[in-house]
Amino acid sequence: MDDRKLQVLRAIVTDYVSSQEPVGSKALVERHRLGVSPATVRNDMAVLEEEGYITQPHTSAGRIPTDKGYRLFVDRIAQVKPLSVAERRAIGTFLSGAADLDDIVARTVRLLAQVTHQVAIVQYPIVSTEALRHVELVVLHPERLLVIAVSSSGRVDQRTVEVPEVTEDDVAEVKNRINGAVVDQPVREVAGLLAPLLDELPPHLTALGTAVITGLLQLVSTEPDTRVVVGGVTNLARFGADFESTIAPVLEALEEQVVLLRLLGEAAGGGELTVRIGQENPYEQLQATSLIATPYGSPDDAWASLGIVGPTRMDYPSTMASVRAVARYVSRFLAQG
Amino acid sequence: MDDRKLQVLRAIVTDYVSSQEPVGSKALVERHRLGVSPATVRNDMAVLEEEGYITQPHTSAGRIPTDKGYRLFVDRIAQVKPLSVAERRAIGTFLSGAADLDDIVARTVRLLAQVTHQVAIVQYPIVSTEALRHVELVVLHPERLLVIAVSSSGRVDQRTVEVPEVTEDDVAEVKNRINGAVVDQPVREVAGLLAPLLDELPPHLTALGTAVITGLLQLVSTEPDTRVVVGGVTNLARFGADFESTIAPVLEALEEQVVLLRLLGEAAGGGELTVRIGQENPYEQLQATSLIATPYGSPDDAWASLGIVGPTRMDYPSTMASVRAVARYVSRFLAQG
DNA sequence: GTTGGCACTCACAGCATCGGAGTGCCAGTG
DNA sequence: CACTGGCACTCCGATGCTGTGAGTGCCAAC
Repeated sequence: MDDRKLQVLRAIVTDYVSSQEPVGSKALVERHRLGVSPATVRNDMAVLEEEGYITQPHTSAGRIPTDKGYRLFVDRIAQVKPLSVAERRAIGTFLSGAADLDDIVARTVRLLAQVTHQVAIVQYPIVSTEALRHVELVVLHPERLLVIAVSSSGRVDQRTVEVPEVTEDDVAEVKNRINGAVVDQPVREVAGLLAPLLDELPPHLTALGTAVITGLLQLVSTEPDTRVVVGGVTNLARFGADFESTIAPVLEALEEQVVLLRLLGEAAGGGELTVRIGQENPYEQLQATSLIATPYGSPDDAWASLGIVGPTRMDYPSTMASVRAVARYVSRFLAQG
Repeated sequence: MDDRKLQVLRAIVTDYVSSQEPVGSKALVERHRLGVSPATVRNDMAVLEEEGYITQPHTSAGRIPTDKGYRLFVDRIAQVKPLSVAERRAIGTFLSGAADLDDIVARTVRLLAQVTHQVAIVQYPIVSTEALRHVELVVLHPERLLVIAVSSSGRVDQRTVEVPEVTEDDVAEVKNRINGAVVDQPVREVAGLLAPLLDELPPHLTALGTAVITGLLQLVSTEPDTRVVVGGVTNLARFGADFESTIAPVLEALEEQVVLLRLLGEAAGGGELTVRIGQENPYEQLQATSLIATPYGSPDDAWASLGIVGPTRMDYPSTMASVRAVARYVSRFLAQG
């Protein structure tokens, strides 16, 4: 690929992103000091179009980048744009003072949306090295028990289970047996440790024990945190296009936790900042959008993914820089606390 | 107010709501068997317009209702439209199988959005008769403690506190003292019960006890549940109008938990189903929308508000019926336990 | 390979036209 | 006195036409 053609493509992308209008050869030469005449640029454009990187909305209009064009732009051309001082400061102060995990996640979403001016998506961190710190049983009604699992990261999960009528003593004993077996054991091994426990229970406790342990298993075996938080939906306004066909499906997708999770998971699975442009996206509803996602945290501690969704025509260099910066900052913050 | 004029207003509202287009005298007579001629209707319309109930977008166009017109319609004319069988069935089965409170709320939002085809807002129930069932302390790090409060409704609140380095025994003792004092006491009285406890602590426990009790107090004194859940944002598509000026501000408002809470609170404060039409709404961003809100649950148990936000031009009778039906159903479900 | 020139295309804005839905008013009627 | 039919009037919105200009593709020349 000719070096100048890359320059041309880059110029087209940046101009189109900032103006939202097809860009022609003349305007391009004027704004970018390419050192060649419009006619030459036209020839390059013809080639770029033939190869599928750009297209014209209609004959005798300027060119706009295709998804493939953006892809090449992102892969080969975009130099990282450093963040502005204001952005750095915003990121640097946004999390200080965050109390618990909920708070951190909530703040991160706001921060990300604010810095990128896009829709922000943040997944709750998964703590892989988590150990079970304590199991508590609380009697709510005579026949209903609350099972609470506290993990070393401070996370608390709860769940009610129906049980046969029981005495406080029975409950206390079951609780002690369970705690004795699993306290300070890694969460992922808890299942294996609980199974043998069932067999050791004295007869009068089997019913209760089975119910509690089943509940506890569900508590620890459900994928740790399959929650995502979305923010900055207002930024969809930047789409500009008509609501019905463009924005409605996106809103729909944003309400589907499952979709978002898979999206983040697939995109950030590689362990690196990833960009999914337009039709590269596996979900129909999001094929007019691009996704920038990245993992954050550290794999041997707390980690998950975060990212943004925006129109294909977005400022990739600076948005990518912002997403990366936020991810790094949150990672550092998590490591400290 | 003339009886026939009310009929005319009612006809205008219903026709406009279903067609989204200004309605003229002729079409009105044809569709509604008023038993009078278009000319007569025109006279009535002129009066209605003078009194501010309807208006014309431009000379020589049909009439559309004003906010004041909708108000009168809602207050005096709308007969409750019974729900369809399908709707009844949807409502009747939607909650069965809900596990915990989170689940109930999440399902209710979806149900409400689906039945009304509007944006649904549900506030978490506030349990006023709640008693503190159990307090648990879990050591996370040597200098960090997790305080967990379990209430009789099954709600679990947690919070970390920083403490001087402590022994397991100290923690256990503090825990026992606290539990001894507050277990099964109404949440609202816990603050009073904890204060004297502080003075009775032996010297070596004061530092720890103070930290824990302070944390616990914050846990139980923060307004019980100031959370709201929003769903069905896709239904904003029904607005039809241009995005920038109409929908963007609404989306913004929907992201502000505080705004939503006040909105629901103010509207449903009267204890009845309440309708806020267009400019009756205290929030600028929502003045192109109407709000239908109602309390649910029962005041001496768990209660809160829920409602929907939609375009001013909505089908008030059936939407009101749906909101009321969902509220009643959720109330019943909560009462059962 | 690059350039200037030139004919060609086509969206878009502006303008005029026209039909029709809807109104307000008025005189007539039971 | 309330209602009605008739009529002139208004004005939005659809339709069609035109001119303009940005932009292209191609070609011959450097």
